[in-house]
Amino acid sequence: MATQPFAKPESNPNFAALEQDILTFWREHDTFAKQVRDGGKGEFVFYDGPPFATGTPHYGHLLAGTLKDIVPRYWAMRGWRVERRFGWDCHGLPVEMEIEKDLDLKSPSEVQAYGVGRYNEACRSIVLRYTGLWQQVVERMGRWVDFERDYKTMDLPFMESVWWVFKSLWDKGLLYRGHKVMPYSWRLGTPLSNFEAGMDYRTVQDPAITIAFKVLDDSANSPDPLRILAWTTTPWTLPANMALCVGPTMRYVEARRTEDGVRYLMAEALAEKVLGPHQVLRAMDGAELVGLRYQPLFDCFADVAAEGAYRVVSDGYVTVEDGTGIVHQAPAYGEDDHRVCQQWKVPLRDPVNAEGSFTGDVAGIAGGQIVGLNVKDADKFLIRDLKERGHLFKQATIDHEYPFCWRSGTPLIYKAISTWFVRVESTAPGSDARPLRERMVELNEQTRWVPEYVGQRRFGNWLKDARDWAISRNRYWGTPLPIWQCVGCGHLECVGSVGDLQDRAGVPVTDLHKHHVDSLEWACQHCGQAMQRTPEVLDCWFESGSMPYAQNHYPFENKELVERNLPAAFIAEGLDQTRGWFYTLLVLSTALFDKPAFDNVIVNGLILAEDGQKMSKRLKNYPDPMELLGNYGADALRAYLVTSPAVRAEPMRFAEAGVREVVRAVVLPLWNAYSFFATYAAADNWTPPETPLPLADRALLDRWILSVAQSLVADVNTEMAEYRLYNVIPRVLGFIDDLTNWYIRRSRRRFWKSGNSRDKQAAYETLYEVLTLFSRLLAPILPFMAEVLYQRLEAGRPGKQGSVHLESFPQADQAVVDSDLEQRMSLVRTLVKLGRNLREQCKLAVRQPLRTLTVAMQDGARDPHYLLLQGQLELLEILSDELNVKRVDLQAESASNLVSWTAKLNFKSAAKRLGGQTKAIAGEIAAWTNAKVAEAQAALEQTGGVEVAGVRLERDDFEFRSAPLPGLVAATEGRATVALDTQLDEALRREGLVRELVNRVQNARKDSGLEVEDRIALTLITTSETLAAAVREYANYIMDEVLATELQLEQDPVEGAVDADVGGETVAISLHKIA
RNA sequence: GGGCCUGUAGCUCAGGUGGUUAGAGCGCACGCCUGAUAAGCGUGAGGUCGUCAGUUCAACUCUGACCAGGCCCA
Repeated sequence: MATQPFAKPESNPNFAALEQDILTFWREHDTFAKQVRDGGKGEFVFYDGPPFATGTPHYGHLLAGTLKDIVPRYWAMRGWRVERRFGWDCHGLPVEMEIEKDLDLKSPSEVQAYGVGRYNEACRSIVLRYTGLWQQVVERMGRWVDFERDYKTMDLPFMESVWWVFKSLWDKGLLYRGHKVMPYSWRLGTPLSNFEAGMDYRTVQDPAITIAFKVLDDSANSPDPLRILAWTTTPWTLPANMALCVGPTMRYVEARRTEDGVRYLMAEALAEKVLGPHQVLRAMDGAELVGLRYQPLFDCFADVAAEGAYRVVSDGYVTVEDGTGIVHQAPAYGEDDHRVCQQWKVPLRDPVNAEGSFTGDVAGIAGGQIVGLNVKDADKFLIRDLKERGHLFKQATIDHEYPFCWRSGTPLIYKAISTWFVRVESTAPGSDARPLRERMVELNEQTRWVPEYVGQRRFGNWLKDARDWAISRNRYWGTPLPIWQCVGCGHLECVGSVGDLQDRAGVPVTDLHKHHVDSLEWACQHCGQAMQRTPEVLDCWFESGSMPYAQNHYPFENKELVERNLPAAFIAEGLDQTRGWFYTLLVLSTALFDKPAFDNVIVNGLILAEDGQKMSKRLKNYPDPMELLGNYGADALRAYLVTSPAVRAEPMRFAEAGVREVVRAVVLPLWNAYSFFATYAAADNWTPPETPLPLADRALLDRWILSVAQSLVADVNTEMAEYRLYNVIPRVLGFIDDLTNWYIRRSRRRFWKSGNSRDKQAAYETLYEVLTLFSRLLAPILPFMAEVLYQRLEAGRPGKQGSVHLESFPQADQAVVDSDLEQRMSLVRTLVKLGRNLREQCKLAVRQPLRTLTVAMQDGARDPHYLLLQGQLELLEILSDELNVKRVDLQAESASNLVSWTAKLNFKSAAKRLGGQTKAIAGEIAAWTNAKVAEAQAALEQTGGVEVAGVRLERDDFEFRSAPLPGLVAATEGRATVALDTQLDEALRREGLVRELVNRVQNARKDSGLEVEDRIALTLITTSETLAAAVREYANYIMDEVLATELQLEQDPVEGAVDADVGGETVAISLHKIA
């Protein structure tokens, strides 16, 4: 086993196909299950937020799915047990809307006629329509998640737990029934969601009338009562008027209007516009008007005056944008009205029935004409009536945007609907507990949000003024509210489990959906009449918020497990869940257990199409996910997504080119690195030894890449543990560059060498160790590539697991980290870059050897960089080899005569002291000549200070910069200057020619299809005496380089020889393989 | 209307506590190299740091207003 050689890698890898093989491998070996089973350190709890399965997955899901995969994979490799169960959100409006389209049902009455049972079963049948497709895409992404032990919000155990959650809130007094003003379609006879209400806005003309309310006070019976002016575009809401609202800090006036001599009360800012010429009698703040009573416009609800109606209240929402600055309040028909009236304890009356027509309550108005009339049709009768009775101050019309029912095309109205709430902002009457939201704010502080601002600002602000949570919906396909009410005395009972319901109803219960439980009744314990179920179902957000308990059928099963695992260690969802799942999880966990629901959360932003628009199936402005996966592979897509701004909750534009770029920058170089290793390892029959060479026996380059690798391990662990996944790929990119463009490139010759030297062994071992380490490091993010590497490099060898995902995540070995070496190497690479630039500038090919490279380091021998290279022979050797120079001359810059100096004021250190003089002094210093700079440096050296414009400056107040003197082939970067000696002699020229020649022979080898390790017989044919002399001089070198066992030099043409140009001389190359 | 986020090169984005030469990748142009070959490397051009005002010796950075885009809520 240990000696099993490496296979030669294929030359044309198809990454998507490799990934498919890995998927098969994982499936056959049950690798995911093994990873979960192996977690011995304890539970790392992950909750999966359930998606609606109506529709196919898009890139937003894939991004969240990638995050939900990477983090659990990481902690699993760190030894934790990470269960990952997929969840499906089955109930709710999207499903109902789809089924209503299928069945052509347009209203609740049509649903009733069709039959709630058939309707709900139809919903049940389509919920799982797309789950197969979802599973396919999720698995293709490489996401490990359990679809077999998934949870569905429509399953009986799940729904029973939801009932338990509901009952627990009930028992804690956190539930109450109230009203919520909602968009309402009278045509459909149903409230709509805000989402639906936004679907059809039209510009329409509506009446806009100003009404005068007579104030009830001492002068009420006088012939000249004060009149309060209010403005409305919905006259039909006036019979339900219960109050008038002013802005507490706004200015109001009582004014006598010139035109009719009547006294009016209204906002000061609008008086001119509304009243025309007038005389102000007095002015006051809105707050002073609060409590002022007025005579109702109609007497249909005269009784409510005793309950607090018909008076002035105040609220900050009032503006002077239009109207009179005094707002008519109909709490049954306006959300603000409802809120304000509730606050001021003003009662609510609603004389409009489910069809949108007036009830008998208004029989006394306009001679009974409007009873049974649609509210919009009643407007004109009401206006006429008000006019006749002297209440109409002004009649006009307004063109504005108004919502319409997207299904029936009739105008929507806003109407108070009976609704169940969870108390969030306050506590139950008589309770001494603290309001839920105060506690939620505290608990949220225990959560790590990535990015941080989402939790602190966005979510934190939302929590601070969270409102009571409306949890009932007047729909059919959902978990029914477990509340039964007596038709006689109104007594309410809350049911908390299936058994509970069976006991009361006396029949077996196997399904909790509406059509199964609505018919169940029992006798009221107080009056004996029938207890009937309240018709609403629960908001599906209530169900997803219950998921931590319901997915395990808590508390009916798994009681201990669920309680032990609260809160979750990690969740990840989109920014749009701030008010969604993040919130509902926290509300319920706070209410039930006084704990946060999750410790760490990554929030991702919205994914847009490349054109910045929303992704749209209709516009086809984005590539199909499955097709993209087939072209580039899941690893590339994962890495692209996880590096994008979307991982910091910012919007991201999805570009296919970005995925391609990841293939180019990450996947291919990694493959090439592996391929390089495996090619030579296969040729050499190299296998990893049982005992690795000690570090001290490895080359400097080996120790360097191993150090860099360990530094990377430390970095990656830090970032992963802090949930900053977006920082990982950029570091990996840096490492790939180090590995391929420096370590491997510099090491190539070590692998070519024939024989089995210790150095070659060190190279093999080092590259092997780096690749295997790297595959573990990448495993959570690029699970496929990591597995490919592992299977080819490690699987089946002693002490190895069956999969990279069953190995431990690497922890940095600080003993291998040599940061001095890393710094030195980085400096050498900078110098190499400078040297190359110089060669390019003077058109000297790298193959042409040069005599000397001079390296000058700033500040001479005191410079830490200078010290870094001093005496580092192996590093200087690399430098001379890279730049093809015979000698590297390391100097202190001050002694080098290569550069001139300029000085600059160090603003950071000096400016605070200098204040206003800063600019003048900086200008003077900048103008210093080279000589003057040297003088100042000398002074600093000797006395520690120098005088400039009468101010003493110290060493830290200066920055000295050097630049190469003109006329030299030299360049400077940072604190280093390099200069090339470009003088050539014949010997150097000959050597350059030989280098060119070797290159041509190598090309010829490759062109004739030889393998890397093939030996050749080489014949060179040239008439050039210069070239012939060079070949004779360097014969051994040439043979060594091109693996030639024979070398002949001819003058006469040979058949099959290939012509080549070498430094202007012509040569023909003939070679053949030696068997 | 409110809360939050974003605005820096043609594109996608970096730029602790303010410090005087604003960076990277891609794209583009030019060049190099090629036994890592669906490659690789280098150089160059390209920026009124959204606008305006303020604080300061000094603002991409801090403050305010405004403009534009986004998410959520109303």
